[in-house]
Amino acid sequence: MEGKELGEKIRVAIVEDHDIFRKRLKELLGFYNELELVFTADSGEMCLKYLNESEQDKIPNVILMDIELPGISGIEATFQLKEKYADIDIIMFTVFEDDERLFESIQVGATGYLLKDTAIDEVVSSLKEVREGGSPITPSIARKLIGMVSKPVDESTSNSDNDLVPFDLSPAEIRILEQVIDGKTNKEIAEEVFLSPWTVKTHIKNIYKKMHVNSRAAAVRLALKRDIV
Amino acid sequence: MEGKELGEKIRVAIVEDHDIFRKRLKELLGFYNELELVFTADSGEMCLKYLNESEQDKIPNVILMDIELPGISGIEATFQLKEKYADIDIIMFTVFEDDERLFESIQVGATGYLLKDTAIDEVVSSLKEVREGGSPITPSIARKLIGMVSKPVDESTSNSDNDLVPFDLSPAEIRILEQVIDGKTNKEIAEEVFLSPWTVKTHIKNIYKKMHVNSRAAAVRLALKRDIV
DNA sequence: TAATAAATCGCCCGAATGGGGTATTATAGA
DNA sequence: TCTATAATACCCCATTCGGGCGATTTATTA
Repeated sequence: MEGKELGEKIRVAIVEDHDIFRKRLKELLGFYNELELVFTADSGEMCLKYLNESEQDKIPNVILMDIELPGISGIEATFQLKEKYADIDIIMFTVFEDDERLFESIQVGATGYLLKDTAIDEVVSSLKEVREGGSPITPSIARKLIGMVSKPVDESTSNSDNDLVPFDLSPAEIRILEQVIDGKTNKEIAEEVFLSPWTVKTHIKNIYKKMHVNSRAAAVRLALKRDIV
Repeated sequence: MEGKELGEKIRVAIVEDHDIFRKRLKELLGFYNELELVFTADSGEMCLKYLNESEQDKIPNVILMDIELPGISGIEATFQLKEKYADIDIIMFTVFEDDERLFESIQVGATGYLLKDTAIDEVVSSLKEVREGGSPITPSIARKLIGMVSKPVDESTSNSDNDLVPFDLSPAEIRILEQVIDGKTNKEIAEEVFLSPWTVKTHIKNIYKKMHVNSRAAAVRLALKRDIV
C-alpha cells in the first residue's frame, strides 16, 4: 500500500515518559542495524512537535507509543498525529492490559499493541511486521481482541429468540437495545417494557459502555453488523 | 482459568491432511522437550475419534488444526470438539488469510490463528502462550481482526459505486446518511463534508421525510437493512 | 460471608436532536 | 420561460440524549 522501500532502514521513534525505560529501549534498539532511531520524546506534545520539525526523510515509519504519558495520552497523541501523518504506523507499547485502552487504541488507528515485557527481539520483529502490513499483538492482548469479535459460547437459552450475544449484554440490555434499534425514544421504551425512563436510560448507558459507542446511531449500526438482533 | 499445571509437558495434537507437512511438523515438534505429541490425525473425523478413545491424561491441551481438510473442515471439527472438550485450545494452522475463515474460526472457538509459514520456534512459543491464556496470532491476520473491531476508516470521498438508490435520496443526502450511520453528530458531519451544520440538518430532515423515519437510530436501521450503504 | 454483577430508580446539566419555518441560488425539465 | 428540485444556509423552540453523579435490592459466586 504505502511506499516502503525494502532495504531501507526502518525509521523508528519512541514516545515514552519513563526516563530509564526510554533510554534503555533506545540503547537496545541501537544494536539493530536495520533500524534508525529518528527521535525519542517523553510526551505526546513533544512527539508532535518533533514530527512537525522533521525533514521529510526523517519522519518515522513506526512509533512506539506509550499510553500513559504526562499531558495528552498516547491514545490522544496517536489520534492527532494520525490525522496528519496517516502512514506512520503506531505500536502501542504499554503495561496496560485493559479492554478500554486496547479498544480506544484501535479506534484511533494504532496498528500494533505490545506489552512492555515483550522481548526486545520481538519488538524488533514487530517493527518489521508492521511495515509489512501486519499487526503485531501480544498474545494476551490478542485474546481480548478476539473476545470483542467472537460470539461468546452459546448457551442456547431454552427460551425463544436470541442465543448469540456479542459484547455480553445482559438479557435486559438486549431487550432494550432491540427497542433502540426500532428507533424508539427512552420514554417509549419505558412504556413498552414497563420500566421507568430512568432505568431505561441507565441500561442504555451501560450498553454504550459495553459496545464502546456513544450514540444510538452507532449502537444500531454495530448491533446490526454483529447480528445481535 | 483451566487446570494447567506448570512444569508439565504441553500435550499437543496435529490435525493436518497433508502427509509431508504433517510428518515434518511432527518431527520438528519432537525436538522440544516441553511438548508431548499425543497424536496426529489427517482429518477432522479422525481427530474426534482419537479424542474419544484417549485416556484422560492423553487428551491434548492444544490442537494445531488445519482448516482445509477432507471431510469435515477444521472449522467444523473445532466446533464439534469444542462442545465436548471445551478446554482444549485450538490453534488454526493454515495457509488461508481470508476474513471469512478467520471470522468463522473465531466464532467456533479457536484461540489462535497461525499461518503455515510461521517459524517453528514461534509455533512452539504459541503453543505455550495459548496455555497461558494468550491468543497467538500471525500479525497479518491480526490486522484483519483489528479491522473487524475498528471503526470504518472514512473515505471522505464516498464516491462512485453507488448506483442502486433504494429511496430516491440525492447524492448529497446519501453522503450525509453514511456519516449518520457512522454515529457522527451533525457538527462532525458538517466538518467532514465542509458544509454548515444547518445544511446538514436540513438534509437530514429531508432524508427522514423520504425514508419515513424520525430519528437517527431508525434511519440507520433502515439504511442498513436496505443496503443503502 | 464478602464481593460482584444485574436490575431497578433517581437528579442535574449541557449538548444534540427533530420539527416547524424562511430564503437564495443553480440547474434541469416541461 | 416557468417550474420543480437540489443544494445551500439560517432561526426558534421544545424534547431528547448522553455523561456524571449516587442509591437500593437481589442473585450469584468466590
